[in-house]
Amino acid sequence: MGNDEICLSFLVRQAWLNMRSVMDSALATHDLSVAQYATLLVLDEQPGASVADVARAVASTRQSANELLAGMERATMVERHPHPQDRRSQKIHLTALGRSRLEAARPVVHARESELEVGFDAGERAMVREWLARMARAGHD
Amino acid sequence: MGNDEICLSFLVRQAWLNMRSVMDSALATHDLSVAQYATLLVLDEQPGASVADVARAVASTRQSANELLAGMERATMVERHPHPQDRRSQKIHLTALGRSRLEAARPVVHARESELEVGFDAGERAMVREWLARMARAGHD
DNA sequence: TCAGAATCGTCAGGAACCTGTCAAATTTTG
DNA sequence: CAAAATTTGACAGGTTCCTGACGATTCTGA
Repeated sequence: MGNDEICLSFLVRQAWLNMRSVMDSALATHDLSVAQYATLLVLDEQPGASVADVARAVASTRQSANELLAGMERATMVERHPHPQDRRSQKIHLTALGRSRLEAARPVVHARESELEVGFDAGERAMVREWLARMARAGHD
Repeated sequence: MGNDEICLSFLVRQAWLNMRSVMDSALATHDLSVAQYATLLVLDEQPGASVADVARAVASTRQSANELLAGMERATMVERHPHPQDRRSQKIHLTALGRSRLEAARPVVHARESELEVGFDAGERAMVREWLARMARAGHD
């Protein structure tokens, strides 16, 4: 599959794979995986989220999210507390360490992402995001 | 991660995941996986490609490609021949069955993809593809 | 109010991907 | 031309994701 569009979806996939690779490189010096970074972002935005909340937010499964969170808990990036109203569930929070690691990595990731878009103006960028948002949710009856 | 852009890369990921899901549904009635469909496309475009060629084209590894091709060979969608000039390598071709399955599935996938983009004009679509192509290759020094 | 449906975190097992490695073959380099 | 470097398909082992299932809990609607 060269540059000719054989299938739009695979063009998006290749964009994602490359962006993931770029991000992986950016996060390497911070000793964070892409999945860990995503999880830190989610917990920053949704403090006290449950495992299931995290899984949904990162478009994954509860099982995968749980395993990832277990590792991050061991690394003291996150902490879990019993949920005060729901005995099946937990509230998960960033630790101070988790937060500082996120704040260290975030500008680096953003800078790398910005570099990728050099040459596209604000209108084009906005339009692309609109398109991506559509792609992210369309097609389900 | 809601609709607010916390991280561009994850927006692209979600677009891909959803498009993959849509494609999966479209291919279900054809009893083809997304990876198989991608491989059929590659072999249609590059008849006689090697395992390594296929792997590169679908942005995967030789090992994964080889396993996938093995399954497709067993299902008589593809056939492998020794390479006439390179004794390490094979030339892989679509069988008539593989071709007919691809031709049956292709319009359905394209139709579904087109539906996703309803409301975006030709200029916007071209611009998005330019952006995606950039994202697919930028960032490597 | 209560029964059935849905959801929770977790366990178990498996699929689909990966990296490392190998011997042989081919290509590149000086 | 020979040595070094790279590439090939395949084996081995591992990682990361998945689905199915469970008992407990919560939600829903009649």
